Amino acid sequence: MKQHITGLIQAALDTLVQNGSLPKGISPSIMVENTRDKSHGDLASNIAMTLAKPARRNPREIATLITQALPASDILSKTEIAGPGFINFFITSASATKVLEDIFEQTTEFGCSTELSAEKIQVEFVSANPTGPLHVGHGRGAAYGATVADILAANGAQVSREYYVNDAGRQMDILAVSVWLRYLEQCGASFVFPANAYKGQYVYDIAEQVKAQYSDKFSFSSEQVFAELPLDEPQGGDKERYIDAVIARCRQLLGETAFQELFQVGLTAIRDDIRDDLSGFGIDYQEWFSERSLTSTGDVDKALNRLQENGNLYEKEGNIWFKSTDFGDDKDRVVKRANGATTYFASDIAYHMNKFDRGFDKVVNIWGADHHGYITRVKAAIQALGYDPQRLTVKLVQFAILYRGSERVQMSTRSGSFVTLRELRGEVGKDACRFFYVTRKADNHMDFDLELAKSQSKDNPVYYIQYAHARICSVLSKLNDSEWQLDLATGLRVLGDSTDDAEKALLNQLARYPETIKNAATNYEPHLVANYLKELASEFHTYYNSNKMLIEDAELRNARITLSTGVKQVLANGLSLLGVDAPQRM
RNA sequence: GUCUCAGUAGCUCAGCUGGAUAGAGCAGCCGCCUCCUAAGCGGCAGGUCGGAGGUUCAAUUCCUCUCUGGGACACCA
Repeated sequence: MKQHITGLIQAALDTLVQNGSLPKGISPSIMVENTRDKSHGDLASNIAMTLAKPARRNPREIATLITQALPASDILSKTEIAGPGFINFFITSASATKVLEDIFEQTTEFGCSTELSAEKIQVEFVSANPTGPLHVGHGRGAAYGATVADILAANGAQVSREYYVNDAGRQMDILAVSVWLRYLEQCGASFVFPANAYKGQYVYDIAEQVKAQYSDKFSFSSEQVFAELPLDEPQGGDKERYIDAVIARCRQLLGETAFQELFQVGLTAIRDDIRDDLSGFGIDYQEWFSERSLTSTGDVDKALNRLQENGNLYEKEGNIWFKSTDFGDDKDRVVKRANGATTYFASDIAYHMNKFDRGFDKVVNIWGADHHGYITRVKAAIQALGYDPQRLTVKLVQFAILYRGSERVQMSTRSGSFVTLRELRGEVGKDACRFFYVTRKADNHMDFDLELAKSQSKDNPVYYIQYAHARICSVLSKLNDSEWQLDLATGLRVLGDSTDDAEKALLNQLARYPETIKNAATNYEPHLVANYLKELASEFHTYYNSNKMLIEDAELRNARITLSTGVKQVLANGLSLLGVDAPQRM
């Protein structure tokens, strides 16, 4: 529709330039937008005002010239010049129903585009350390990332969803040791649990599993385990130093092979739990990428070598540094420490090299806002490796702060005092969670009020939208039980002659769905879809309340139900993109 | 210190990517179920879009400065 009118305006401009009414060489970008106020028609263009200056003429004069030069079109009922020089376009009712034909023809595909069909895009999200179950803070990144991925796919992109498993590093060692100590307790040992170890219930569960699977294989006496260790924090020592000493002791007693075995049990248990959890949240990945694999495949070395060859590395005080300041970073970054260990950042560099080498045109990272400072250095590394940093898009997600009523819920993974995503789903339900998380822009702060999300009231927008869908289903089911049948052709014809404001508003809103999906994709803003659905539901509820559907008058009946059927389809399509169910009844 | 997000109705937030008279929900008040789901609808009331400049025919929207508040980061994974 917009494109059609843009084309008409372009044709008019060409004519006017040819006959000398407008100067040559003007090449304005033609903007056609939806009007906010329907007395201004359906669509409007500001073209005359943008031309006023280069053409050195009064905008209303230009508007008049353009409307006169506009080629004939059977979708326009009239045009008007209004305000400072807007050209308002009024669409004929008959062509407004075209959107319904599209909906019925494309059904679940309606709103999808092929805009991005040439692109292979990877979306990496959540990627929480596998040291414990996901908590509500991860939920937002999960919902956001999944929805972004689905919206990109809806626009034709070939999307791969990926979870980067941080299975290397000290945090994982701490997990392994935490499991080991709980296991020792089950073997009968008694001791004070380290301040810095993981204390959650899940650690007991994994320990039990280890005990069942390996019996006494990893068992040692408390004396062997705790002999000559530094003091833990509660005893006046340092908790970091203490836990490191416990890790070292664990490795020493078990030997590296057994330690890895134990480590793997913990990692696998938690990774599988996370996978299962996300799947229950409606999110499935194509790839679970192991950080450790980067070392074993040699990608880390390969990446560092490449930087070395490109002259981006140097040595200082025994450490190897990446000269990221050459690419706009505040300071250079260590990639390899004096003891030979590569840093987390080195893995990140290798990981991104690996991503591009896998052939993705675009890579989208959904990160927690605390990773904010990494963007510059990662982009720097990408550029140094010889890739275009523009191909990486990083979207930051602010943490959601959880409230129970007015009380803030404190969370810490280490202390085990957190609300897990699984608990949240159990309490609030998948649909409300998924919707709630994406109603606000990702980089905005969000308070997640449990009570509100749980409440089955109109405070809760997800029910409002689902209810609109359920209402339509209910009408259709009643229709199905009646002697009447839906006649779409009649419905479309009658709607084409309609002058009803609510009907026109609904048709207009339906027509806006495809561009909403497109905007949501290009800006990575799923909240646009959520807002759109709220508006559509609102307009439908208004319509429903003032127009009875199942009536004797066949013309009106078919018109109303035809329109409602279209609304139902679009509600279902939109909700599906957000990972929310569209229930038949509520 | 650096970065980042926000400031719009009493509260929570939209504002369609610069347009015409700034919108919802909640809270308050008044109405609507002999009728397909009242988890709904209509109405009333409520505003110096934090402030000051700038760009523009046009600024809540873009730029600069400033005030207030939230958050993150500072050779660590």
